[in-house]
Amino acid sequence: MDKICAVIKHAVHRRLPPQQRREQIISEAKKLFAEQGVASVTMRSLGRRCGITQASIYQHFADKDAILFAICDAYFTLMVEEFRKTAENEPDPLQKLLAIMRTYMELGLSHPEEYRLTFMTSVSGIMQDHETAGHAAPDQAKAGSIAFNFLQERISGLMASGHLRHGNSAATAEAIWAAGHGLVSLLITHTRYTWSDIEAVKEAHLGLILHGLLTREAALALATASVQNSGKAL
Amino acid sequence: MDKICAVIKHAVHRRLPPQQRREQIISEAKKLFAEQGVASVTMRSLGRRCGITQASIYQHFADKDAILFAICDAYFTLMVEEFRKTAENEPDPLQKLLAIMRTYMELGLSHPEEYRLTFMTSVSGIMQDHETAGHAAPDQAKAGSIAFNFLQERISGLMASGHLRHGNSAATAEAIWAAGHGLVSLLITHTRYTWSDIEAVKEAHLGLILHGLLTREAALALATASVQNSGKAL
DNA sequence: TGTATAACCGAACAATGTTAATTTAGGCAT
DNA sequence: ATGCCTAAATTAACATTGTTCGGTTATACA
Repeated sequence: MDKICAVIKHAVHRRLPPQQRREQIISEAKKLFAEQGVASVTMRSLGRRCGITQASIYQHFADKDAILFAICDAYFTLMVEEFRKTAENEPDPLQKLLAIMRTYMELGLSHPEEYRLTFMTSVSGIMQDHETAGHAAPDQAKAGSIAFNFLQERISGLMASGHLRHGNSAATAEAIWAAGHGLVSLLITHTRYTWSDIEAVKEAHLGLILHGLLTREAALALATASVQNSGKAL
Repeated sequence: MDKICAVIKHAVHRRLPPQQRREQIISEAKKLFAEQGVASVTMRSLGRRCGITQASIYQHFADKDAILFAICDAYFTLMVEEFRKTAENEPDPLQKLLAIMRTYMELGLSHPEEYRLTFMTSVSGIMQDHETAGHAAPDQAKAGSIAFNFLQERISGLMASGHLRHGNSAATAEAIWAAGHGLVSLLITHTRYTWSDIEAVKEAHLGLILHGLLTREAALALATASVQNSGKAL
């Protein structure tokens, strides 16, 4: 009995090494955000969840924004990781682009709060060179740029091979990103809006992007191919 | 001298009829949002700007959200109005759709804070039936729906006339909206991100949407027409 | 000119992010 | 084991936020 109490007390007042506590805070913050939304998560509630006081958090993070930033960073690396996986599993370059777009959307829709944080609020400068003065590791420093370059490379490749209409590949990549982002952000924000049918909208959206990019020949080829395959045409 | 002081004092302590003060608060709030961003505008600063105390605001608005809501409402009606105007000025149905999309984007980019408020945050239920219990006038009640229906009507019309690929017109309208929204919201949020060239991205985006919608025949017709006209092809 | 309505103010409330001074857990040398 | 010393965590406060309540007083109207 004494032992148990000792253990419990020990567990409650346990001091953690900084890195471990840091990860715990981020992890709990993610969960709380998903449960209650970013706005209503306070330093106090976050501290309580971690078994420490709100003031203790400031030993691990400069301020609240630093926590948000760390979460964005984690989301970016997760996204790049998922991109890599889907790219590996899909040999056809055109289908690969579509698959990546799907991954982008699915990931965003399944991590709404993190997505909102990363792409819908301007948490310092995540998208560019991370001017955090050596605060973050250099390999994660341009996570946003890495993810975006990944997209742009596919596109310039597809342009070169004649699948896509010619044009400024950077601008096109940004336009595609914007299109995908649009649907995700709308679905996330206006949850209660009566969408006609989410799956239908998603497919309509992908179809819009795809046909917006293809050359006439590629579109024709794709149409005949998809009819032969499954009849499920985009 | 006495007179002047009296006038000034009178001006400072002037009481306004409710509706007038209400409009003043909304107007000043819009300006402050544009200057400092929504987050850092407090009830106190807003009150100061209007020449009254923060407490007085609560006689005109239930809470801060009510002010935000009113601004969203105003933005919606402005948007519908702009839609009407551009629709009038453009006879060709296809060009009309493009023009409307352009208006949507331009308006959003020139009213970033109001746009962010209206489409990027979930301020109660703006998009649906305004469950504000008779708090707003009935003709403004479904401003969001009105704007959206406006878009959907053009699209189903263009589908019927064979300009656009067939499909669920509601889902397509939502997809288009999402695509347009994507660019606006990204440009608004990531101001400091080094875009390749904003005008190029905008045109690439409109081109993406357009070609994503058109039937092959319509695309061909448009291509030849635009070459004959100005050479400025989308 | 007097009166009553309601627009406005002053002062306070609880909750938020943040900081400083203090306490104390827990690894390390002895 | 024992004692020390670093630093993780706490306690107590700060300023600022949105919001409320009871009293003041401008101002329209009789």
